[in-house]
Formats: sequence, C-alpha cells, structure tokens
Amino acid sequence: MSTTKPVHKRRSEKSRRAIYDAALALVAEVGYPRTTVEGIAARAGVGKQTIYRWWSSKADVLLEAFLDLAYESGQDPEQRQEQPEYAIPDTGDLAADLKAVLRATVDELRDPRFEGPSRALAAEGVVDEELGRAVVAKLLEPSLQLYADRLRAAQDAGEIRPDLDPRIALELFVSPLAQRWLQRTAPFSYEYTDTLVDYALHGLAPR
Amino acid sequence: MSTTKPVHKRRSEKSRRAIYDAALALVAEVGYPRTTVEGIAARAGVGKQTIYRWWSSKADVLLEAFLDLAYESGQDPEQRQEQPEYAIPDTGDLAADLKAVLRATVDELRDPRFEGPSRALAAEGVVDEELGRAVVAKLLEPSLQLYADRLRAAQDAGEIRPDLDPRIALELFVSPLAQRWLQRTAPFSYEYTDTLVDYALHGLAPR
DNA sequence: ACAGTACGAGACGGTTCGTCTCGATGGATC
DNA sequence: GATCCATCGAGACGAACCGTCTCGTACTGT
Repeated sequence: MSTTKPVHKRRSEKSRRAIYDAALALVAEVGYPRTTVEGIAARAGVGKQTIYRWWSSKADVLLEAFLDLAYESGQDPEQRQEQPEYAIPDTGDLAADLKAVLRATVDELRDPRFEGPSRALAAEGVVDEELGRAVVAKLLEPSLQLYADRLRAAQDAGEIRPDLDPRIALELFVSPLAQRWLQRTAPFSYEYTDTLVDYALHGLAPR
Repeated sequence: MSTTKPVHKRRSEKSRRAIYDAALALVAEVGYPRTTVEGIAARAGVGKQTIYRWWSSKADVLLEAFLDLAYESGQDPEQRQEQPEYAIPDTGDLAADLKAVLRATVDELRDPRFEGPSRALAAEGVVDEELGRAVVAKLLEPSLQLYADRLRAAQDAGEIRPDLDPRIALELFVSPLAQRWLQRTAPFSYEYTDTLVDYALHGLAPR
C-alpha cells in the first residue's frame, strides 16, 4: 500500500467520498457530457471550491472516483497486481485460461456501473494526452501486465513460441476486444473472444 | 457517386466550404474541446444559424468536414472502395502486402492534418453512440472491408486458412495498431506493424 | 420582375465555467 | 479546554458558449 494518505490531515474524508459518489452517480444517470462540476458539488452537498481545490478537472475527479470504485469492488487492477490471487489463472491450458479471463472482461465491460465511467475516461484520454497516459498507467497497464506475465509463463511451459514479445503478443486478443467495445465495430460476445484466442494462438496461415 | 448533392439548391456552397475550413483549422490550432460553434462561425464569416441550419452539433460539422478533407486528398476510404485502384495490392505475398498498407496507415495517422480531427471524432464516438456508429460506418468500415477483401483473396490463394472469418481475422493486426494510436499504450512504428503481421499470420503457438 | 429562402449579424436568456469571498467548522497544538 | 488556521459549504461574480430568434440583405430559380 505504501504512502497513499499523508496528503493533508485537515482534508475532509466525508466530502471526498460524497464527491466520488456524486460523480459516479451523475455519469451513470445523465452521461458524462452533461455531468458538470456544479452538479457534482450540488449533489455531494459541497462547495465548488472544495472540488477545484483537490482536482484539476471533471475528468480528474472521475478518474479518482473510478479507481476508488474499482478498489472498493476488489476489481482494482493495481490490487490484482499486488495480490497474486488476482493473477490470470495458470491451469496449464493457456487457451482455456485466456478464454476464461476474456469472458470475465466481457462481463465487466457490460456492467453498467463500469461502462459509463470507462467510456468517458477512455474518450477523454484519446484527446487529452496527459489524462490518457494517466488512464493507461493506472487502469489499463496493470491488467496488461497480468497478460504479459501469463504469456511469459506459457513460454516457459512451451505453450507459445519463446521468441515472442509477450507485450506485443497479448495485443492480438486484447486490442480487438477493446476496439469492438470502444468503437462498437461489431458485437462482442463469449463466442467472439473464444474465436480471438484461437485465431491468435494458431495464426491465420495454414499449418 | 449516386445522389450526393440535390440537398437544397439555395444552399451556399461558399459558406459550406468556409465552415469546413474553419472547423478543421480550429481543431488543429486550439484542439477540439476549445473549438466552439461560435468560433467556427466567426472564423468562417458566417452566422451561427447557418451552422445550426445544416448540422446538428459540433461533432457533426467536424465529421463532414473531415470526410470532405479526406475526399479532397484522394484518401477517402469510400472513394478507395469504389475505385479499385485504391484496393489493397495483391502481389501474391500477403505478408508483404499487409505490411506495406499498415506502414502507410502509420504515416497517415501521423499526418498532423488528420490526427486532430481523427482523435476528436473517435473520442466523441466512444461516448456518443449515434455519432460513433456514423464514424465507424463512414470512416472506418470502408477501410476494414478492403482488408476483408484482401484476406478473402488470400484464402482463395491458399495463403491463409479457409475456415477463418476474414472480418475477425483482420482485427488481429488492425485493432492493435488502432489501440496503440488511440490510447498511446506504446509507440507505433514500422517495426511494430511488421511484427504484428508476422505474429498474426503465424500465431503465438509453436508450430 | 418577382417571390421566397438562405444569408450575415448579433441580441437574447440560460447554463456552466473557474475564481473569489464570506462566515462556520473542526482537527491539531499547547 | 483554549486557540489557531486550513478547509469547509455556500454562493456571488464576470466570462464564455450554448441554441433560438429576429432583423434586414442578397441571391437564386421561375
């Protein structure tokens, strides 16, 4: 956990939580574009200055609120990273393990509590480079590392080719799923993720 | 071309062009979030009502302006689709053809004239489903179909497995590139796109 | 020549922005 | 327990944009 709370001792924990709750609720109810700082403040029963004092933008508030939500839900990627029980399972069958995790990801991305904020943060990150790097580093990167770890183990077990770069290899199935979700290029389903794993593992060329 | 111009005969072509130019220039200069309808109107020397009369939103204006830019540049995906000379080349060497096209895509995504508007439209589409579907249908889809066509030809030539769905197979190399660009998860380069093609064609598993 | 519509310009009320200023509150220190 | 002082809730403030509306003008097709 290291040092996560030495900030300011006079800071009101109650207000912080109320702001997180209000931000997430508003994004879920009226969508990100119609969520305003004023609205968050009013709903949280807080002065606007209290928000501007601790966060730099609407997106910044939402990023922290979402990280908090993920942490509370025990779904925080960073938590997974630090607590080995959240690593991708290794049953010895790489294909089955990947399919299971990707199916779980499909479920998670469909969870209405996560969908709104996730889309908002991803969208803002596409245009705002600084926020984008923060979103990738804090939300995406830890999860990606779990895939890299699992692929590394698969290399040791001879399940995939030893000369591959795991950080690139994982993109063959993670990125298509991400794009279908972000851009809605096509529906994503269990069947789809299973197919992706098969295609990625065995390649497009005849063998 | 079919019916693309019967709209309203009294519509001012000069204003339409001025609005496109102003929108693209402002997005390039101050970024999408700080680009306003008022700003576009002022820069184009046009009344606000003229914009609201023909378009429903800032994003809508930018989408049409960008499509126009792409068309003018002879880079319009729809144009490629209709004019066979823009199809993905088929030299009989699938890997080489894909690598060449992906390298060209890297160049295109780095073109400063395209980067700002592309990011803005992609970002808006992530959050606004209606616009997202329009962006995918008008900008992305035509290009994707070219990949599908090339993969279909590769199947006929025995270069890739006949049981694959080309629409899914193409995602193995297109989506990773898209994600690196959209989310900046890692730098994208010629070396990277070449690697993607190799990984996708030959798969991750040993053979 | 005429009629009608889109045009440029900008006024309008409404919303949200980010800053600033109140007096109140409530931990930290002695 | 008294004192201190940063943070607190509240909201006033001017600025920026929103989307609508209303002018008088200019163009376009008949």
